Amino acid sequence: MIMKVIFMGTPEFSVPILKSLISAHEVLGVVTQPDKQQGRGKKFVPPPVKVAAIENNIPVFQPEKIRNTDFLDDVEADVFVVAAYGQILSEKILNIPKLGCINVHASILPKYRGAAPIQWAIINGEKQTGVTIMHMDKGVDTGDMILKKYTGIAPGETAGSLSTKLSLMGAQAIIEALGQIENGAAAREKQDGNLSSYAKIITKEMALIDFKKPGKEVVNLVNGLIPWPVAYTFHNGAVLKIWGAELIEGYGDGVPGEVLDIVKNKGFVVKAGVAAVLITEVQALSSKRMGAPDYLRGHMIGVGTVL
RNA sequence: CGCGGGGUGGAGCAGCUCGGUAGCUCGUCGGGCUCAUAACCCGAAGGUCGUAAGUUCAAAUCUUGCCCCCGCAA
Repeated sequence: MIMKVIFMGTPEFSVPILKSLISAHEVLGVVTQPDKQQGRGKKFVPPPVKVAAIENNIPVFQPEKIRNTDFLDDVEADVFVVAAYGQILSEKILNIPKLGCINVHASILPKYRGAAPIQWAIINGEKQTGVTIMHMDKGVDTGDMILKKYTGIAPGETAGSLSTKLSLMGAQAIIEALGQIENGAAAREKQDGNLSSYAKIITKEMALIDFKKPGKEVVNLVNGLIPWPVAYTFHNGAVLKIWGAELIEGYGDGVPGEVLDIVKNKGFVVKAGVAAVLITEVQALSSKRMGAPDYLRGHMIGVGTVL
């Protein structure tokens, strides 16, 4: 049977989930963050979810502070589905839909509650992650769980690629979960608070690479911060963003940050606290991202250079 | 009018402040060396210096408009 749903979401991650709901149920309206000024020129840009909603002729609501609004009070929705909306829902709102509010979260709860579960799973070197469909309650990502879908984190997986993957998984999972709720087969598993962890929001400050850390951690940081904010270091006093790095063994001693070798057509090797890191793709100031070999041609990094 | 950086042979850069022969690393092509090589040696081709106009005896370089790219900030 078709449910009436209100969807709340904002970034690209939310879009496949919205589309999935549109094709399987009746989406009465979409709630998303207000358009924000961004980019050069400070132009107002609509969030991806808004664009998708408009394409499908679905009404869009963009309250500045959803907790101060009452436009949802009389909505005839069976359920609210939330996926990376970006605002915390008040208890009042949580109680509006008959079947409650269901959240699509990009981690296997209770691990990685919070704003940046995808990035942190990679930064921490997790081997596996997934999505959790859950009932929402007052807490942040603390509600009872309905179902989980697991996936592995392959070496070289970035936050961007993993987000896409989890988003698609979430799009399927939410339909599955709604189906279970409808026929009364949905699980309702409490979260074990003792096993929980919190994935705090990502900032640019944490993007500065510390080469004294083990190479493995450096690589995880690089991958976890793609496509934003992107890990960086300094070369000749200028920021050098690192878009690609892999762990590489077999190199000897050196100062952390020192270039140990130039690998033809691959990049350059930088000494880390443990082992070393092969930098394969970079982006200099005012420049596009490019393969490390290209960067080397014009910037003359040599063995012994210290980043 | 948010701040700033940049567009130079196929790639990545220098040259611009103090106008006057187009430079570097790599790639490409030809030849050589080598058991061999993405190594090395010799040689060659390839550029309307983003675009339009202005100043000038002379503009990659100075001035202005336009196009495109990037970072910060959000």
